[in-house]
Amino acid sequence: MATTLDDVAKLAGVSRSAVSRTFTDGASVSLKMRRKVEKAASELGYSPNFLARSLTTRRTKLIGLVSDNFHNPLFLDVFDQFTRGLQDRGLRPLLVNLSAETDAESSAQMLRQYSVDGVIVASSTLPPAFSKTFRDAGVPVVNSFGRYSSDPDMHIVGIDDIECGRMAAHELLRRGYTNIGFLGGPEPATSTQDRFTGFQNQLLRHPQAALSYSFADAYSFDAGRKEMQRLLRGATHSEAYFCGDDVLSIGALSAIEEAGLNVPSDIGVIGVNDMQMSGWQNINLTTIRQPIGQIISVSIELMVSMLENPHRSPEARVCPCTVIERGTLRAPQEN
Amino acid sequence: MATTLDDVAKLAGVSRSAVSRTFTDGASVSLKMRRKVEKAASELGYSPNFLARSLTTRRTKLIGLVSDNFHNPLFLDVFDQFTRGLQDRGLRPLLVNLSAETDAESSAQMLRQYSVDGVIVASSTLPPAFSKTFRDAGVPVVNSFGRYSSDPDMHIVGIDDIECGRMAAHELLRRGYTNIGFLGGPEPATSTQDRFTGFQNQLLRHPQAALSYSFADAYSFDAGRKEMQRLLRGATHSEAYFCGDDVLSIGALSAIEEAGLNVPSDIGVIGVNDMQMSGWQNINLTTIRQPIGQIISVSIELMVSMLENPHRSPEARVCPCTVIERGTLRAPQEN
DNA sequence: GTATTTTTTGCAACCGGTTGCAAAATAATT
DNA sequence: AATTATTTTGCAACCGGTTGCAAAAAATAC
Repeated sequence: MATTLDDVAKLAGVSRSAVSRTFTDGASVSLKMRRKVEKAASELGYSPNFLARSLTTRRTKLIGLVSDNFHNPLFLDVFDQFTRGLQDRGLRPLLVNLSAETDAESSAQMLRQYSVDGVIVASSTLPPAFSKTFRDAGVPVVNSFGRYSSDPDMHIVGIDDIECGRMAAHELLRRGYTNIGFLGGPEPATSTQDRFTGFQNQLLRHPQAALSYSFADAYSFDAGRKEMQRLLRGATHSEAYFCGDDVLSIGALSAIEEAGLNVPSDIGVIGVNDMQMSGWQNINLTTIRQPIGQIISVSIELMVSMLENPHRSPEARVCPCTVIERGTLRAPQEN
Repeated sequence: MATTLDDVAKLAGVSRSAVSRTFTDGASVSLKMRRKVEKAASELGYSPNFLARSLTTRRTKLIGLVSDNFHNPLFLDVFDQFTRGLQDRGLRPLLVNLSAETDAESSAQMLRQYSVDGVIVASSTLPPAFSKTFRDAGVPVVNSFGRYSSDPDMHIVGIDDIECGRMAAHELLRRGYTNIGFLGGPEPATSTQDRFTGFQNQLLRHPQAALSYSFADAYSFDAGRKEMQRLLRGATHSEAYFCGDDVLSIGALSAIEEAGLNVPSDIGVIGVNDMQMSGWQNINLTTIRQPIGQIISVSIELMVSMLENPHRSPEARVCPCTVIERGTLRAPQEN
């Protein structure tokens, strides 16, 4: 069906190598030859078959883009930016959805069968063992949104969750809250734990502050709402909550509103992520921005550099968070 | 690096064909042979290279998944379901983000260079010319979320936008609204036009109803908000609006709230799509559900059938919408 | 136990490209 | 103009598989 290199060679009356060379940058072809080949090629509408090419070059330009996070609105942005960034560099994302049912091991094997040049794991919840499968198979891997480590065994790009917890605590203290709650994401997630650690540490320096904590069982609206409803039913609730992420926060806000309480005068809320809709005026959530644009561009940069030098030693890059002040915390106390 | 068929053949002391056959279903191999090969293979951790295989089988199991809609929260679900559905059938989505900057023509060529078995175009806004490129190249294509046609020139799966407009009008009339507004999506989009047509037709049957209309310039929160703000600044606004989609509706709701008006007592709103967050209790949007689960499973089904029979003649499948009653329209008038 | 049919196996060509190497063609030097 | 250096070109082998065909082996029939 499709026209091949042979067809072009025949039509142009030159060797197969000649046409191959005109389509390979950096190959030695005279101008005259190139002209001849290009004419024949365009006449036949030829363009080289990447997969056949990959067989000898050992480069497919395919990058596995693996995630298990297809429910958090933040990730639509993540996919948008990853796909654009990869495309801009001539790389092609092979998307893998690692939902609960799909077996991680077999997905990993699949990616190897497709000879991907590298794998980007975009998830804060996937076990490190998954990423290691690739590293062990000699496939470059970078774990975006992963947990920082001072001695990483693969590339990791993300935020410092401990610092993030500290920032949240600092922000709440600065505004004079003393009775403070931590409404975390799923308890086993390392991000939850680290944020809690940082949050707690910071509060401990201010003995006047009282901390209570609990965890939602997913990063979802419903989980945040349910947990906040539970808290509000209790005898006393805190003055302000640091929530595991924005979507959790929005769920919590909905419960608070429904209970007839006002934000921020009755209860304050601060989230993490700063996804698009957190800035919508009817949500207007104060939050800690995770710089996803930066995380993604650094991830891609690392990936590209590994493609050139596969044995580059692993790095952990942390990207700085910033507080985005909107309307769900009261103004700092004058004192 | 990776072990090849030759390595296995050598270790097992058999021919290359033998090991190829044990990894091809339906090939003729004796049990004894299969055992021998499998032993050697697992010893070496061998699994066949899909891309090399595709060279002779002419099947890559790669499916181009093209979209230009990386900003509508609805599409996170769309990607989730497409990737899962394709994976379940052993197909691999090669994701293409057709943002404004990227050239459609070159993306199409790229997909052909990767020898995708088929292309799914998930967009209501991409020009038909794009999809036709593939059809003309003999690549199976299905256009999901595309415009219905009684004589389609490629597979199309979507909703009947005219009917959708009618449903919205019917729903508003049923609730006794007489002064009615259409706050459409981008005017040039066919979906906008069709919905408007249906909406208008239905209203024309009820002479007591007055229709005014305008268009937002994108399917986005900001566009919906801005347009509603403009409408509210005007001398008179309608009693109820049919908005282009849910995210537009939410923007409109935010403007209404901010103007100190109440929904649904002062103004009613009905959207289209029924994305996850439309059901969140703090949004609680009455809307017309687009059955994306069904659209996607039908799309995949059609794709799979085309892979078996590439010359299957094009079909347009329409999936039924349903009204989801929540809190942004007043109750039907008793009369 | 031999003849016949059926199944299993290996050979070799092929899928659509790339690339090292040597020969041919050009260009530069004297 | 002859010699040398450089660039361009084609040949042929290779990348990692599959598959038609004929020979070999096993199963079945007589």
